[in-house]
Amino acid sequence: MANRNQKEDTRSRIIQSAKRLFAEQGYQKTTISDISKQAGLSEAALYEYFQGKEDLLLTIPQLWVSELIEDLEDQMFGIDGAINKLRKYLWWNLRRIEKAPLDAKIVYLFLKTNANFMKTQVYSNVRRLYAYLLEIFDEGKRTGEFREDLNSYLARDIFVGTMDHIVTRWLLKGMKYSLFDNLEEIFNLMIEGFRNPAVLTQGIKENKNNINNQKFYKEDGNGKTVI
Amino acid sequence: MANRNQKEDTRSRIIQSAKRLFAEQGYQKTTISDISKQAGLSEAALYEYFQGKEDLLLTIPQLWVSELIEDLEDQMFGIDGAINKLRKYLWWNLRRIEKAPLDAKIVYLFLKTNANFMKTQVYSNVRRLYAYLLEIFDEGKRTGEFREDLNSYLARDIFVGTMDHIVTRWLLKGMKYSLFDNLEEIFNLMIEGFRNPAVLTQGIKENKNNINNQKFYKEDGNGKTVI
Amino acid sequence: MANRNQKEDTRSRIIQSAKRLFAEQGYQKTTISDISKQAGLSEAALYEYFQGKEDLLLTIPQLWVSELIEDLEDQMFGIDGAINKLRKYLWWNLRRIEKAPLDAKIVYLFLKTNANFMKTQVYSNVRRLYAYLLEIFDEGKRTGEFREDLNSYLARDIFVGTMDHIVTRWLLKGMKYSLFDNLEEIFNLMIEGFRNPAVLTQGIKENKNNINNQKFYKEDGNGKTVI
Amino acid sequence: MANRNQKEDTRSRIIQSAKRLFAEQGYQKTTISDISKQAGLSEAALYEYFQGKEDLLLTIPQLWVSELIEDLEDQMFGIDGAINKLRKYLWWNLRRIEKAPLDAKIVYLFLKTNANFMKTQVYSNVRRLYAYLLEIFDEGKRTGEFREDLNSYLARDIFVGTMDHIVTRWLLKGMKYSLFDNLEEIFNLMIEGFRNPAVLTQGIKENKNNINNQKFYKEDGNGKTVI
DNA sequence: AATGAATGAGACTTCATTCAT
DNA sequence: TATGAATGAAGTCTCATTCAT
Repeated sequence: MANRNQKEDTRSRIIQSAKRLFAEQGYQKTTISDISKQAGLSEAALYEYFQGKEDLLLTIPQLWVSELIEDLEDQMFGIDGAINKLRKYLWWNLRRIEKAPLDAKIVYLFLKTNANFMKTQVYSNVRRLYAYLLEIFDEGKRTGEFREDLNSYLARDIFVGTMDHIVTRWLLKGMKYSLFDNLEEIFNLMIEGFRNPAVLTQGIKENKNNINNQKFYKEDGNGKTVI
Repeated sequence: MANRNQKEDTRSRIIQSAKRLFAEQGYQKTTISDISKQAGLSEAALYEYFQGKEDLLLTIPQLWVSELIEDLEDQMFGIDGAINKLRKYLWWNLRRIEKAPLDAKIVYLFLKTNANFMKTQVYSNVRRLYAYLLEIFDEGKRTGEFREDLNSYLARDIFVGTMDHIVTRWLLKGMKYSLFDNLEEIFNLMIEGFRNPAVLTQGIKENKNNINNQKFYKEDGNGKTVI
Repeated sequence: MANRNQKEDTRSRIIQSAKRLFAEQGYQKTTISDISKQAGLSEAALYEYFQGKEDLLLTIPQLWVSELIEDLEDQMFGIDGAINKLRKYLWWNLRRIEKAPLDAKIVYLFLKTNANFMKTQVYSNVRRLYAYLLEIFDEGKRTGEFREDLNSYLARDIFVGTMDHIVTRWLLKGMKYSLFDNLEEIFNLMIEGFRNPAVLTQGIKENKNNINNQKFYKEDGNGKTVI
Repeated sequence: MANRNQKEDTRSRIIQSAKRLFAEQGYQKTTISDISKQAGLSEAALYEYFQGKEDLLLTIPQLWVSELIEDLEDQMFGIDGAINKLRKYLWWNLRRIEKAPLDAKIVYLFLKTNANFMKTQVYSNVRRLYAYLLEIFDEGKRTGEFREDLNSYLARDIFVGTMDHIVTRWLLKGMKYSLFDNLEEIFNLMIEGFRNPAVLTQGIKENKNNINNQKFYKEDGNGKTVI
């Protein structure tokens, strides 16, 4: 058991080191030597735990994404209404990303463009994560919160696209500002198109007199730019 | 002058070869040797034209994005109305991507995640491309097509995020289907939130009885998935 | 005592495994991992019994050569005449080799060319084995069987050289034929030069009409080749 | 042409370095790094010229043995009589070995025990070298110099075995004495058994009063020992 | 302009050996 | 005694890059 623990510990140390280095210097610039040094063991030992550099890259976010999957249901539990759920989903997702920026960086910047990513467990987990959104949209249509002719797939595309865009920009900009800047507003803007027009909404109204818009942008130019 | 032409020709051959290989095998798996062989010259000679592999990557889409910039104004010329312009922008952009998938793949998959991309000419050109959208949103607000409290930056984020999402998925899925599948519908869905509620719109109505929704998705599973 | 036996048993198992593997795959290609696996213990445990791989190689034939030394006197006991003794020596030696081909292979192919072989106990035992020949030659000179001006050292060189040559070829050829093919004839041929010309010999006569010579060689190409 | 020369030169430098190091420290203890350093180039460059360490080992004596083959006919040209030829062969062979001790060491100590040696060009060349002896023995039988019932194959075995024995011992003893010590005597001793007894020979007579025998051995203990 | 040759660096692999438990 | 874990060293290979010609 001690053995098991120790092995797990070493493995974990390697993952932590690799995560940090990949996130800091990028995948390519990070060497196996760097990682093993950082983890406090020899290169040869590292190869006892991982097949190689790419295996390491592909394995790193495994745990994180699995946790996300598990957490998702838990977090959603007890929330009523599709819009509330959608809102929760966004806030929850960004919070998790803010709390694990290294994992996020690896998933969003290095993993997604890797040719082998799609064969990964991570990939299918990410799909499950996004698939959850479809249920929300379907529910919203049933309950009348969303327009009955809403195409859930396309709504999800908009939602995911926007969310990913926000995250990716944040990562590329060095995570210097809060992911939650303007989040309320952009959420409402996105949602607006999904709402059932038959129902009187106040959604966008809340922001109607939002004289803070400009303030935000004056304080932080980041919000204005896209990659 | 013959020299000059010759040089340009060689340079162009290198770019074409690199483009094809990067797009086919990815940036990392493509070697300088591959590229120079394909271009019909020695590896050393390639270094007369480019600083190195990364320089090549960063330079390749230069021309393409410059062309986009030039073409944009031209294509927009004479189009009346913000929504019409936005629509034109989307259709135009996707068409260009469909016509130059290699360039697109390099920009969307390999370039954007490169640490040095932001120092690139391409980057600033892409920004200009996206900045154009702000003008459209501002115009829409002025003319009353869009709600007066619309935050142009956030609208642009949604628009760009969704567009990029569509493109990225298409690239990752091997460009096997048409980029224009469901485009009409997703455009209308996105736009809906931007519209001025005071104005009677017909936008979404067009799709109201769109019983084809399901057909599309049954035929092609691609539309349902996200990366 | 049980412990002692156990230890001896394990040691012996290691030796047997190493012997087989060295002989089969050669010294270099055989790994400590192979040997310990074959012997049914861990690599680390092997180091409790032997200093390392080279020590193993150097130790393996220890027992065998010691046995040879012991057996030699025993086998020679009661044999009369230098030529008879020489003959006995040759037949005895080849029989021992035929019965322990793994040991022989290790001694002849891997050990003799090892830089540290000469510091070995095995080496000094082999010398004693060969030294015995000098006594035979000296005896033959005294008794008049061999020419009085015979240089025992050189006679021994011829004898040992030829014998080793026969053995080495046999080993390299995969031990597919009998070591005793043509042995009679080659022994007589060798001896002929040592004989006292004053004494009427019949040695070579015996083979005079040996019309089987060619038969042997036609049947088995091995005899014809040298390494 | 300059290129060709340069490449040949580099290749040759690698071979020289490897030869020296293998001969000095043995095959196993010599590293690729040692060799490339000695040859004044990088490890990577070495791999441009040779597949690896074993390829190097197997290639090194190629040239030497080819030269031997070529030289053999040349040296034998004009020599009359089988015994004279045999004598020439022995003296010639040992001279060549004395002049190229590094090559000899590699062939005799490292190559012959290598599992892949037999697939080598060197191997077949060595066989040709030894095959030449058969012709000499056959000639001797025809001319009556050798006994008519002499089995050429076995005579060759004795000759080659003895010769190899002399060489191997010399190499293992550090090449400290002359290969030609006692050569005359051992040659005559070996030959004696081959001679046609019908012919009056003087061969062994020459050494009859050779009271120097003991002197040689007293001066140098090496001559007395065998491996 | 072009290139053959070389190179340094790093990935990956294997292995004999050591050591804490 | 025994072993899992680790390691240093070397072999092997690939590649981006440099340089003399």
